[in-house]
Amino acid sequence: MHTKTVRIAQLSFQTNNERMQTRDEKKAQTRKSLMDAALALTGNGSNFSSISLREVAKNAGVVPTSFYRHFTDMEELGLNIIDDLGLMLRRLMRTARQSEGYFDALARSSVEFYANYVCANKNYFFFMEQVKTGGTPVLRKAIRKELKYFANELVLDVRPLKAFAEINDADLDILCQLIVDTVFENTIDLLDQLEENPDYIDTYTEHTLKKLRLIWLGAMAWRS
Amino acid sequence: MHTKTVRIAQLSFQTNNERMQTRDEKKAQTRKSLMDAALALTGNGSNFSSISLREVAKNAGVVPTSFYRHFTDMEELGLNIIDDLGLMLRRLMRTARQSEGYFDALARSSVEFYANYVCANKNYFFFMEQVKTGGTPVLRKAIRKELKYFANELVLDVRPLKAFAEINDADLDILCQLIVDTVFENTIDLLDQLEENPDYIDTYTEHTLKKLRLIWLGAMAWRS
DNA sequence: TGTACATCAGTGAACGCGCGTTCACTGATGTAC
DNA sequence: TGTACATCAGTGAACGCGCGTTCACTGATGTAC
Repeated sequence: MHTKTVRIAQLSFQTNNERMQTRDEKKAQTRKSLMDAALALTGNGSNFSSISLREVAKNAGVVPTSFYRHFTDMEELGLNIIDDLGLMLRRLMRTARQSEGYFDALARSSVEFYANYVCANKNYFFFMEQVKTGGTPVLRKAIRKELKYFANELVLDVRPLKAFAEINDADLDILCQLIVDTVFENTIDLLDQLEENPDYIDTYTEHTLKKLRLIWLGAMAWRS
Repeated sequence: MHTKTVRIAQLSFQTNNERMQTRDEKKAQTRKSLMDAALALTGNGSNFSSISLREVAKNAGVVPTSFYRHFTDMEELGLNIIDDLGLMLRRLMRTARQSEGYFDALARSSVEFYANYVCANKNYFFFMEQVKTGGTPVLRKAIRKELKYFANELVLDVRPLKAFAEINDADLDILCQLIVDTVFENTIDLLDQLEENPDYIDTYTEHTLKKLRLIWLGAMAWRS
């Protein structure tokens, strides 16, 4: 009865952004709350593999049994976070691709963009770093599949460049894997250091750029 | 009474390798059992941060309360494992240093040696990979300190080489960090893949060598 | 060497707690007529 | 449009279990004389 009143009120004031939701929308929202709660706990220093279903439910503002309406267990929730992460990374890459310029300008703008993106989505990247080597085998494999996808896209971008004419396909794969690994490798440092020293983002950017430049120079000298 | 009999028996047959132990030796042995139990659980697919003190004690063949005679909690046990790991890595490096030859021969023998060492000490490296990004902040920091030490030693080895004459000290630090990261980065892949495909050690070695060669070529072209 | 006492690694019972999971339920939302 | 029924996201009580930690203890090892 009370809810019905609210509904009518909100329909008449459509500017109100807490507008009526369908059952499906509400469900999707709870699901998101659960995933966000898990990410928040992970980003707050807990380890994903030792977070309890009950903690997640509590932080999502929902009773523990509700969890099962959305996921069979924490691993499935983790896999869904990884799916989201994959989408984010693809969007990230698409944006970076629109940049233009030679190596230095291109690399700098990409790394800066990445570093800012990491800072804006800390929890996701804490989760990723943690699960990449510390999750269950299933989760580890899922994360690495995403990174592999990332590396493969990079291959496509980089294959046509004259600088890499002397590198065969297999070696180019390895090169791109090295580049992706190098960028992701120190992300956990960035996240850790940032807590106490906000300027670390610049150090991270400069160090990463030097590493990429080094790899780039190596690639130009490479003969498969 | 029974124990005393055993003692006399063992003193008379000194070839028996279960010879009498002092209280301190016994304590040290239990301590090692606890650390080994934690490592075994970690290497067996569990996450260090979700292993319970009781599990560790059980696997060490000791009552849970005994744990406290050796460590205040699991984090302290973890720090002690990291200390051991540090010793191992230093010993590993000392051996690798005795090798001779130019880049290709030197790098190959070092990487092969490392890969074999990893296979022979799987549990330690599973632990390291897991804790490096997934442990508590204290444990993460401890692991990274060890890797930093490793990189610093590498700087000392590499500084005198003519190939690096054009690289300043700060850049050489970054270079060595990149090398160390690259070698450790894919160790978790090696460990994971090895379970089902024992030949993966060769793939790992070849890929890592190509990456190092790439970095090497880059370093030779580098001008600080 | 033998005795009497101190030390302390390991024991086992007990505690309160949060865990994952089950179950029958409620009541708002959705659907058919 | 209004009514009657179906669906199903979220509830709340209950369960048995393993957890970390406390405590008083045991008895072999170590030490002083």
